[in-house]
Amino acid sequence: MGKITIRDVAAAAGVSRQTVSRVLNNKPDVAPQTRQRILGIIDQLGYRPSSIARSLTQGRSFTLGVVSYGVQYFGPSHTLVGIEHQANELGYTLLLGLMRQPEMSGVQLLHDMLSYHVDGIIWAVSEIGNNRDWMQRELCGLTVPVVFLDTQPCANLSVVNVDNRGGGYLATKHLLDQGYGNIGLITGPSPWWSARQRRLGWQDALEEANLAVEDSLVVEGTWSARSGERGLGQLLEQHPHVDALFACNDQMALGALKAARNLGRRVPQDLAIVGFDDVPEAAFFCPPLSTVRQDLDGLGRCAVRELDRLIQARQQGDSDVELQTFSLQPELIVRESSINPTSGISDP
Amino acid sequence: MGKITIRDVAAAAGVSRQTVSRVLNNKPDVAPQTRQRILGIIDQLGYRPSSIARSLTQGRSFTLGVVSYGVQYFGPSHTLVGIEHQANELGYTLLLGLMRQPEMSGVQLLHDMLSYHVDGIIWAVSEIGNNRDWMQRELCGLTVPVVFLDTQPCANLSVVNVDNRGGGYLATKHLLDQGYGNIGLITGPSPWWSARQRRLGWQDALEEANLAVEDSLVVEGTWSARSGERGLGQLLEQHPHVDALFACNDQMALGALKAARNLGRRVPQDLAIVGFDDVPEAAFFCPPLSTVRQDLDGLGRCAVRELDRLIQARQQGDSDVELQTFSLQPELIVRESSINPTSGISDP
DNA sequence: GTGAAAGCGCTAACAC
DNA sequence: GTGTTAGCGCTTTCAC
Repeated sequence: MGKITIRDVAAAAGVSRQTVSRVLNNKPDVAPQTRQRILGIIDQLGYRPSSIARSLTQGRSFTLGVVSYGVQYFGPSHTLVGIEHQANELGYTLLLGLMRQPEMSGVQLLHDMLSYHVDGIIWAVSEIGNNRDWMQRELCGLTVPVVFLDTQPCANLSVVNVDNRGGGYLATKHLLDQGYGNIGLITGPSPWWSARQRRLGWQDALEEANLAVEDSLVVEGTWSARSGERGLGQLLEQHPHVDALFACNDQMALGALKAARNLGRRVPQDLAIVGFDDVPEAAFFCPPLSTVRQDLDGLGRCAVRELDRLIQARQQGDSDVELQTFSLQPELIVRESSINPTSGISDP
Repeated sequence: MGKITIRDVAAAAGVSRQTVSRVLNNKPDVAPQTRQRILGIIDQLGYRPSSIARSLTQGRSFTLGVVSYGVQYFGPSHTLVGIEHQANELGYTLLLGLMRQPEMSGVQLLHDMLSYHVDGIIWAVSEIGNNRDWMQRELCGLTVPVVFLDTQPCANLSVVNVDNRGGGYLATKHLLDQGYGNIGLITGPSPWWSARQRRLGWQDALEEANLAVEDSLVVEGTWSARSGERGLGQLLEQHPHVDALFACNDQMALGALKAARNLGRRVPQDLAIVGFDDVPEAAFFCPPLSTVRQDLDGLGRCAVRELDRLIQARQQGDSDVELQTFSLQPELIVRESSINPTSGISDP
């Protein structure tokens, strides 16, 4: 059973393919009754126009390429959902490519998407080490716009981020406000740009409070709960007076909660903890975890809207649109793990 | 800057487009030196063949449509990664569509994918209520094969599942083996086929042990931690003698852990708990959670391989290939939350 | 209002 | 070995 094409419809209606095409695209210059008749036949035959044939003639596919990494984890998966929904609302379909090694070059994946004539690309792979260097070379030769997620802003790039530094500041400032004075840090892996930003936020808050920013207050984790568990042990060895902890994601915070239990440190009495992400489980940790929530759905949606803007512009011939950088503000979520029972200070 | 096409390459090489095409597709009948020259020019021009033009002529796009729901959650996201990786290894690119309402009809999404000439479709939306009924009608008219995930097996469907019933049995049997005698159940929402299967597994184990299967032992949750928390409270009211719990996912188990703490029931001394999924956090719960692990990556990969098999078959003209059903065996992971300290029985 | 011709980028089939 | 022709399913341009 071969597919039904526009020819079949035209033949059945006794008109030319053009006329059918006009009906499909809601163009004028078709007699109302002809239009009705054709619509009837389309429905009856179950005809569906071929998007790829269209792409070929129109020079546009209504398709967006999304390259991502770590979709099995909280951040990337939620971002992907935001991207998909916004894309759909704007009439795009998604081509998805996942990297296995986020530190490797994505030229292959990039060209894969381009060969399918995507109208634009969302690069949703976190900036890690130099994993974006190769892009600089590729970018200039590209015929489609690209929007980057979770990347260091750059003059000639469209970038959409959560303000990680601001988030780190929020978490740390909150701990200071609660009366804690020795605030340790378990960071993400230092090659990750977002991890370094969160650390800078922690530093900002300490400096603002005129506290020393010592290396002994810092341990580097891998984002995993296990690394958070080990991290706290190491941190307390390095710096026994630590009375509060900012863990750069909720998983590491969870690991730290476990380590604290094993080490006999009560949370929050002996050790306050704040995480980052606000995974749904965080409210059920023991004790419930204070954390920093990011609007990941909004992040994805924002990226798609920006990309659509760039696509529209090119469509209109505006060869040089201004590329923009967006920074979404995260939000502090206060739960038991960081409320100082002895300070008598209630959070503002 | 218009895209470089096969014409440009042909012109630059002083040959016909056909010859370039032969080189691109590694076909014989090209003089070695001609081939080299063309390859050089391709490289120099940065030419990339258009996959969509190819799709049009070859009647095949090397594209797979994936329709999913809940990609922000553990199961679907891990499955998606398995799908993507296996697809890539077999030379396919993915078109992704996400449903917002898993209970609604997906005809729109389905036809969207078809309009892009996907070679096959993976339907990765859990079976909920009658959300697959409309598919029965659509299926017969389809020109491409479809593989279903997490669906009740059916004679004329290709289906890939985790053995949820077997998993429920594993969890419950383990609790019985540990010497617990009143095993409560917090199920997922009953419209979900997988939730009903897990419940049947629980029932199987009780019946095998000649225990009564009472309704008062069951509470229906929503998969969320909150529902697990409330669920345990309700369960203990209904049936105060409950000394063990099978929660049908880890989130609900987490909620139950919290409720147990609040109600003064020690886990596992007063109440043993087993979850389902083995989310990475489970090992760090308080206490570490016993659970049932499913090979979600394998699930996705299996679906793609099956789909590829069906596509190959159609390509070869085998109009009626046998559709298969796959069932992956889950694995019990024993941690502290279910080890009976008083029974003296060690798990086999 | 409608149709005929040309072409999007590529490959299948056949010619030379 | 290589080129020519035709066509994938659709839209554009221009003629009627």
